[in-house]
Amino acid sequence: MQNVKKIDPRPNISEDIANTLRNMIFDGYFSAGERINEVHLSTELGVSRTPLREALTTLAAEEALYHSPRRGFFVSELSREEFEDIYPMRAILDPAALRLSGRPSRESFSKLERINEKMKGTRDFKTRASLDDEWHLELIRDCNNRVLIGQIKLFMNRIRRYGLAFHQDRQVVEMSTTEHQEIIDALKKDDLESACEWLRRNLTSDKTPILNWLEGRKTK
Amino acid sequence: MQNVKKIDPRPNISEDIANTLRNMIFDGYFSAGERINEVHLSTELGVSRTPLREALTTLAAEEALYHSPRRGFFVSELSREEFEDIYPMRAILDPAALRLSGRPSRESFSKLERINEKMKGTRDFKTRASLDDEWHLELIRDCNNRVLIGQIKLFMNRIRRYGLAFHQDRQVVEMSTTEHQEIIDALKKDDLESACEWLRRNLTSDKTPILNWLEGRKTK
DNA sequence: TTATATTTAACTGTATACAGTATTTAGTTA
DNA sequence: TAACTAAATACTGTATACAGTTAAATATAA
Repeated sequence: MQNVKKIDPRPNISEDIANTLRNMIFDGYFSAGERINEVHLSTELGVSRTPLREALTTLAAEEALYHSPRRGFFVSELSREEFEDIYPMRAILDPAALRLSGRPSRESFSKLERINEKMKGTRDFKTRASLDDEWHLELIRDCNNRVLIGQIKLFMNRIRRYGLAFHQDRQVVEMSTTEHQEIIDALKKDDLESACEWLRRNLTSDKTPILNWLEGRKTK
Repeated sequence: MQNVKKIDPRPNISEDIANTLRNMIFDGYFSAGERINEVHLSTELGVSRTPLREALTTLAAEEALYHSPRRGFFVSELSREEFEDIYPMRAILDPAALRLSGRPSRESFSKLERINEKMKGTRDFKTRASLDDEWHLELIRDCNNRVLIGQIKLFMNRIRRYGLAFHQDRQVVEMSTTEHQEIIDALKKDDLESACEWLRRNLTSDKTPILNWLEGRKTK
């Protein structure tokens, strides 16, 4: 038998703080473009600058922050340019994952319908958005490519910031629960390709309103 | 006019070191699974541990390294599992980028053929591999989605480690210059879809030999 | 000798100090 | 007042110190 080292799951401060910061950013705790003061933030979080900086470095690698030498870390701006780049990514990645997953299991089907029902009855944007994420991850549960799933999760986060900022200004728009149902129906008929097509459509439907909002937001 | 801050392009040690390390890893300077000794490496590179650790954190976010709390940083192993996950990514991403690019310009066409010719005459694996990367980036030059291009570059690097390790053991295998030509020909006929199909095929053709090699390498 | 316990050394994780660089504030001139 | 300059302050980048943990070496028992 191979001598597999037991790995210690205890995280360390750097990684803890990275998770904390990630949530703070995606939940809109910082405003876009904001400069991060390392001294203030470190005392606020009760840690020294070293692990904080390592966390900031991690977040910069994920492009949630950017780094300007000798000026520090900044929260990434929400821009039309970035949005137009990251938004189509899921329409590329998710259908590929669905193709690898194939038809969901019986349990997955009922779970998908349960989540979709819950979405219909939810008005709060944040919970609605996480239900949407949950639904999409359930849809591709059988995809065994962990890297692909990881990428999808990454772009879920990056795109959420836009949805959040948008829905703070505007009213909640009807999120595509009917499209979800179309995907489920197609899969039940074993029609993977039209399921992929509906999925692609579902992942592009939000684009226009947010794009318009980004355009009309030159007031800043 | 908006007050656009001139950005200072001078990098800092952390970022310098990150680039250095990235090249060291992708070029096979470290062996897979190797543990990184921060003290030794920092003196070797002539910097203190702090910027080195920030660089290591960056590389860990890119999954070139992994981090085990209180044990340190390790060079990621080459595993069949990871290979099977990352290898298909380019077959997903590249055709999507080609669809966004559309038909290449006249200059691109000649550049593509020039690079491909050069590839045919090159026996050294490393230069051949970078010519291949160059060719593929030229193919999708008109894709205006920078994020998508960035992802492709990321996976180029991650996959290269496998190709390199493989070609150190085995003989150089004929790289798919004929497939490249098929792609060019299809595009000249304005047949984007079959170009995408050839591209997908090109990006899956190397898989089997490397996979076999990974399988048969249980000697370790 | 092999296996287990104990001590020692090495290494990582975090805090802190310090130097050099931006940024802000106050002061000066038109 | 507005524009410009100079001094003061704040902040980042890097080095270093130290504590706690892991890994290695040595000693002890089977």
